[in-house]
Amino acid sequence: MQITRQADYAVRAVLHLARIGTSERAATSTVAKEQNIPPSFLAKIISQLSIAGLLHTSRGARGGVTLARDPRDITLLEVVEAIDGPIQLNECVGSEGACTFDESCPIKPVWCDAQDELVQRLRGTNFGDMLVQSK
Amino acid sequence: MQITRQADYAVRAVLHLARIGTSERAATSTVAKEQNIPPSFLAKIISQLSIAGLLHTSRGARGGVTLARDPRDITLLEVVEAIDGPIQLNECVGSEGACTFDESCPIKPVWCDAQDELVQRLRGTNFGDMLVQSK
DNA sequence: TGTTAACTGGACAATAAAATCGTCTTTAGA
DNA sequence: TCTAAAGACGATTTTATTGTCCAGTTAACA
Repeated sequence: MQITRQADYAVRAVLHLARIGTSERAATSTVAKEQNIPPSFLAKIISQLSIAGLLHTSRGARGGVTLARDPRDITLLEVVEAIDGPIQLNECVGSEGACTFDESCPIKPVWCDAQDELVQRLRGTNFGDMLVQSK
Repeated sequence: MQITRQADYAVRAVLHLARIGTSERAATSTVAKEQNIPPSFLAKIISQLSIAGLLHTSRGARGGVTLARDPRDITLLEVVEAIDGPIQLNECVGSEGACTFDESCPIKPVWCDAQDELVQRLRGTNFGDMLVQSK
């Protein structure tokens, strides 16, 4: 019942990029150092975030990473799901047929409701707001 | 971002025992079969639940497992935490010092609030209520 | 045009979680 | 008291997560 380390790293990396501004590039190694993330591991995470369209990368000397959008347009949910995939509190939530007792199972709605609540909360949190709160 | 399979199995096992009533014993193998749980795995889970005081086991022929308390006095949270340990949405929530950026981190409160909400919901759900809903 | 700083991608190792297997101990009942 | 049914316990295997390493590719800049 925890987001993966990868997702946590991704969130922190995006927050870091939001802090330095959309116009500034940062090297993966710099982000890794300042956020205390294993550099090679972060490289993979950034690659995934890039594929998901959340940030832009440029190679070569003076290359680096920037946010693809305004921090206000990036939600916590997007970043987490770009790495961990869709949030699913239990196997039976979402994908149908995963639980053989689907119809009568009284536990499923509890997980579904809790999940909805969590997802809404993460969707309602963007990096612009978080920046403001930290200053 | 998912409860472990173990926790799911535990919840389903407790629900099964709640269904048959506090006075009836069920063999682990029976519960495993009806709930589609790997039998040897369930044995360990039941052992943990027993240590946590949620159910009683008796060995030998005609032995089996029963709930230790009325289903209404057993919450979803208790069962999940007996297996997975305290719910923690992210490493930085709860245990202090886990995040080196504690003071100024704007993400932590988001996880804390979301976690509180989830924990409250699970604490507010007991197996007596779930039984009623499934009938 | 050559060097250097940076991302890319794949293979691999370490660790933790999930599941399995076999053996031992307990106990009701014939 | 003997047997069979049941839980207890420990070793092992399998799988996913986390983290490392290295050889490639790209592009700015001297």
